[in-house]
Amino acid sequence: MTKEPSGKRDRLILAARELIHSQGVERTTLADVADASGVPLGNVYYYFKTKNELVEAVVNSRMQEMTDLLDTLDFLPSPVDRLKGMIQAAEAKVDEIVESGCPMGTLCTELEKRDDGLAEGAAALMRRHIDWVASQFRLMGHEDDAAEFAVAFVSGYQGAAVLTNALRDPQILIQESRRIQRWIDSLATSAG
Amino acid sequence: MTKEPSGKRDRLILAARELIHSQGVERTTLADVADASGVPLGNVYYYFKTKNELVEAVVNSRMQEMTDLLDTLDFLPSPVDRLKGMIQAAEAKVDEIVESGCPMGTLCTELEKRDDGLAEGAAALMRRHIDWVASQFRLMGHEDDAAEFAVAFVSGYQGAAVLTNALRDPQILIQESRRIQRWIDSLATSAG
DNA sequence: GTCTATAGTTTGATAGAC
DNA sequence: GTCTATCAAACTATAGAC
Repeated sequence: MTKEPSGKRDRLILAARELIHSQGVERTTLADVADASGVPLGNVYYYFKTKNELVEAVVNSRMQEMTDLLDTLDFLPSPVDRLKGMIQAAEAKVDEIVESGCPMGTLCTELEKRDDGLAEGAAALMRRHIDWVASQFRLMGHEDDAAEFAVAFVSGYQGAAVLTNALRDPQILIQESRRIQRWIDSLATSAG
Repeated sequence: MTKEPSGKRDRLILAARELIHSQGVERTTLADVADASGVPLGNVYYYFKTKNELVEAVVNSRMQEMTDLLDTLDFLPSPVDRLKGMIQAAEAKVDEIVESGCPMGTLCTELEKRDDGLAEGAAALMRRHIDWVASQFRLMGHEDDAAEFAVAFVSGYQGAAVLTNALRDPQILIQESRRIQRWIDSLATSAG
């Protein structure tokens, strides 16, 4: 039993993920995380030396989540299916987005307003997303426009998430999701 | 001299606007605002009973800024010019957006993660923006699609702002700005 | 490894002199 | 109306028993 027999570290990260998404990094206290995960406050510091280290672990956890999603989508037969699957995955989480926005987008936005280096990890998350989308457009034959299309795709989703959250209206995400899917379809027929 | 002979209230709001945009509401302390505006900390409470009241004043100030922008754009000759002018106004503030994102968007995102009623004022700001854009699309003859187009327009800008800030890349905003302007042009030729 | 108690800061807010 | 001094609460982080 020299290393993590009880999974407390994972529980702390899981609780921090959710609390940070719903309340933001700044308003989430270590006492909140300790309570939510059933770990005494003092014990948190055995797993994470500082609050920032816990936040960093949450960013890494979001990166893992992204990796898992991309791995799943990669099983779909065509790039069109995969891009649509990406949007549909977001659409499946409307309620969460209405309540607290995109976990990745709001995390980036919040961390960018801080001095410490935490924003870079969050930016890497966004870059990873965009790069994967670009690779799908390349597979569709849009070699030259792949990078630009990828930014438009992710940007479209992020903007929809901001508005969906700000106006607390799930229809916004659904509407934009369909708009983006129609666009993907139109790019499929007019391949490069 | 019974009411505001020195403009301190305005200076406090102005300093708070900038600090909240660059650092976020949570990390901006009243001491920060007091310092930046040259007002002693204790005196801040003469003008604003609580920190939230100051934040509310900042939201109102952003609403006024939006009103001023819309009033200016309303002088342009056509709805196409006005919509393009709106995007170009954003493009003119790229540096600010690279550094800290859209003042309105990030404010909405941050306030939505709080319990107090401050998010509603920020949402009203976003709604005002969308409504004005929708009215322009209506003037272009797109009666039926105005609401949907307006959401796509504002969503496109907000998403671009999120990515521009997260990746610290001004080209993203510029590229998306042009994409949106081309779209406006295409809607002008195919009017309803 | 786990947990309680508490130290040390920061910060929102107030008291009260001028 | 203005400003200094300070309180009280919240929170990160540590000390040290078990």
